[in-house]
Amino acid sequence: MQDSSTRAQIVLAADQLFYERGFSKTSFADVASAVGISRGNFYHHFKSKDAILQAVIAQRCENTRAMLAEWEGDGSTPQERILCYARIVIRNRAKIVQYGCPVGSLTTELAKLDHALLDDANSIFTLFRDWLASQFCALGKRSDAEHLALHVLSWSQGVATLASAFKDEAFIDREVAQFEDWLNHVVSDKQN
Amino acid sequence: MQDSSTRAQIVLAADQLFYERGFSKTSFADVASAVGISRGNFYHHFKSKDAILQAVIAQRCENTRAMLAEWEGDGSTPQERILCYARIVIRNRAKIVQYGCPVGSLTTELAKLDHALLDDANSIFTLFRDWLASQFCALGKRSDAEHLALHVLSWSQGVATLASAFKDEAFIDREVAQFEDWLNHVVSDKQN
DNA sequence: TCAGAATCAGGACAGTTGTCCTAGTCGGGC
DNA sequence: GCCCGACTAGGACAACTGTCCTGATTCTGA
Repeated sequence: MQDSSTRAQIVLAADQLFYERGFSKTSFADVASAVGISRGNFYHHFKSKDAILQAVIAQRCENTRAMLAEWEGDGSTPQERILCYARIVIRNRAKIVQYGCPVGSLTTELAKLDHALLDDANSIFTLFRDWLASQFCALGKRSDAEHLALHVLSWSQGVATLASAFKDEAFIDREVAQFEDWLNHVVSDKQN
Repeated sequence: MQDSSTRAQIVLAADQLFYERGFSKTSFADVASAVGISRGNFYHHFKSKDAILQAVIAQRCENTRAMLAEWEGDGSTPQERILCYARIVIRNRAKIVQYGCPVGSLTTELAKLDHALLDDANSIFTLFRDWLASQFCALGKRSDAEHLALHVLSWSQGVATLASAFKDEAFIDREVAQFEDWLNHVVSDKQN
């Protein structure tokens, strides 16, 4: 990995700008000036704007995988591990209120334009979904583990969208507290 | 309302395109060719792109108000009226899977850019929120009617985001069914 | 009938976009 | 010392952006 300097810097800056301004509103000039290199020089590292997006998504996948692996050790029970997911919404409160969810807002933007990389962007969702489903499986909810996982994902997306629209951090806290109750209820539900 | 022909056509076409492609990805040329008039001719009707957005938002507010008024007569109980809200998600399934929620995706886009019209766009959310809150009030949930209303809004945004990302209409149906259960539970909960 | 307003087409404008090219610098292996 | 590849700056490019202007056409009311 000898491209640690410039290439990695480009991906890092693009990642941040794609999140804060959206993909289509971020120009090469923006990324270039953020990194401190000339605009035309990009094409030595990436052959197109889509190539940068692809690299950004790949890195986000990598980070997500690492985070999930870390959570695997953090909580002693599946329930606690699921709560790790709910709590990133709190940890990233400030940014979410400003820019929404990085995963959700990107997929929404790409979905609107039938972008070829929508599936790539979705793979981050899929990582979370599968991890959550495996936790629900471990809780004995084998038959609807995937439905529960999607429900949790959906919950977080709603919270991010509303919190960002109304600039309301307290709403996030309330919803996370409610989520913990819901999870307790699901866990103690002996049916299935 | 003498601008029924051209001006209304512009607003209608812009409304649709803003939804399907996003605000910043929709150009004057796109709207112009959709309406069938020349690009430069726009400035006789709207003095800027933001002015069109403002008109689009105003019309969406108007439509929302009319829809809420209609629902007021549709259901005989507050619970049934709240279900009207949940069911537009089903009715608009196909479009939601393609383009997400028209309200949520617009506010997300505007929030990312600190756009001056974010508050205007939010007012559509506010219309729904206040209407839902009044229904929860009528159900005797006076003290947390607004929290419940925001929760319902949040729920719908999550469903739209996930359904659009995964192109999954069945997910919408499942979530709406679960929503009905949740609402039943809330209504029969005698506390408060 | 005719003046004035409303509406329109077409193009000019300055700026920005993604893309591509050329020329130059630098460092490490021969 | 020399050369080749990695890297970079700077700018050219065509296309497109939102904005604005000039004329021409159409409609309206007196």
